[in-house]
Amino acid sequence: MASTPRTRARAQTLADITRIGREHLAADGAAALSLRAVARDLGVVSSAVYRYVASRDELLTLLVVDGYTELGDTVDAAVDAAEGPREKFLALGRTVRQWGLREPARYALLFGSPVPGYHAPAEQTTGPGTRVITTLVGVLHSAWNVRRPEVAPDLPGLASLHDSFEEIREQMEMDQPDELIALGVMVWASLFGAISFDVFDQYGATTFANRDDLFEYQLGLLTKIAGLDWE
Amino acid sequence: MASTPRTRARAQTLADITRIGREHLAADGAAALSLRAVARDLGVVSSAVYRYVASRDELLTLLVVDGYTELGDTVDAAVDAAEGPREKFLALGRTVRQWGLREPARYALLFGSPVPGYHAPAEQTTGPGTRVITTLVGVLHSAWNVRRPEVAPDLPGLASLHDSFEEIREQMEMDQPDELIALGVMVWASLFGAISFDVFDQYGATTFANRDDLFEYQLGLLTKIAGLDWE
DNA sequence: AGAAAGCAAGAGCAGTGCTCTCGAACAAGA
DNA sequence: TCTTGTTCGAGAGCACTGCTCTTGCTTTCT
Repeated sequence: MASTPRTRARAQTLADITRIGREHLAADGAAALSLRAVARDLGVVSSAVYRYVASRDELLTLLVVDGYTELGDTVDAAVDAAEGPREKFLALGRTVRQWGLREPARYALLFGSPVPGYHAPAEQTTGPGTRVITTLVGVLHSAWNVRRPEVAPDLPGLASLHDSFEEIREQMEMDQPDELIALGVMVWASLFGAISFDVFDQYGATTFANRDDLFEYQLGLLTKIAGLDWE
Repeated sequence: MASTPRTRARAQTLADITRIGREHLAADGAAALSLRAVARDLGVVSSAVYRYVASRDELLTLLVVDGYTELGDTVDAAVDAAEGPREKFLALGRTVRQWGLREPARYALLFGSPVPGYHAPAEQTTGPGTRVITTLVGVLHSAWNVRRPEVAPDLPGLASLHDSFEEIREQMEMDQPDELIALGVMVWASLFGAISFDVFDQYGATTFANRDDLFEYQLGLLTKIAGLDWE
């Protein structure tokens, strides 16, 4: 039923809109994304775009999912290609950072401050949005199966989060223990903190001559924290 | 020369504009900040505001400096009130997080994705913008004077950053060793990563029932990393 | 062939940043 | 005191935004 000429043309136009939107996003950032400009590039009047996309927010959602998916694919490919938990973790970190530096506007859309007035619909974005953390926890888990590090198990706050971890396990069909999920979330947050500071130029422009080295140092420290520094 | 009625009135109007801007920022976010709306609240036509503020970007810069200053003051007060390096560190982390949760839009302006088309002038913002990391490194340093933790000194990337650290020491008139500054930067990035995920709702809305506990766990882990867990 | 649906175009509304000109108010000098 | 120079608010205007509605053409289905 889906393949009449009409619906094929429609899908094609939608893909064009997403592509042009991605280009404008990369060039000018999320808040400057304009449906009228997209329409101009598409060679069509602005109101025509509303036949395909209900609103500017819907286009943003399209681009959010598009970004999460591409990042997830890129990270998974790099992690799969690496050997051993430690190398897989390093590959994950470096890949996320490189993607962010290559696509700062899309990175900002996914991990930066929310676009004002726009709230990503959870049912469409949480799936693609949790791919990296899922992969990360998977890497940590595989390392624990080889050798379990001594991460302080009695840190404050952990016990009362047990119910939340239980729910995460159900929802993601994982079986990792509380400490590992908590550690994964912490490493995840730290990693993205370091990458965001880098991508968003939060360090002064000239503060660090070589940010690659700074990131490698940070990755090294995170490797220790994650208990992956024994290979 | 500065205190004629004319200049006093001018300074008062500028303060009003900043105050109203802060209110709009808190209500609608940075990208939605409108000079026309500020003018309306001020009871004046839009063009009149341009007598005081050259552009929307200049107003943003005013608000950036305003935010950094308030955050810096709040953090310093909390750190001063705490006893001992470990407590001072915990106070710093908790205060930043609480400020961010209380003022999400201002937090986003300072630490989120950059506003498109707007570049903060470094000469006005780096001073107030480095107060928290400076305080943080100071806390770590005072701890080292009591008991120096064994942080891996031979992590990759550290050596080649020596020149950058040298420059930071000169610029900030500090005398901390390389490892300490590097550790401070990493802890800083991790802390803000965790807080940003929280403030920006990057964890799903329902994923963690008690985010206070999650943050306390993260703070506990950071305390370990920073070598402050011996008191 | 005729009805129904899909689609692009254009006008229009309300909002934005920003520029320009104009007239009123005010300050200090002759 | 009168004049000159500056400051300021108001208003019109330009080019842009998101979004809606109507109009008329074209394609598809019956």
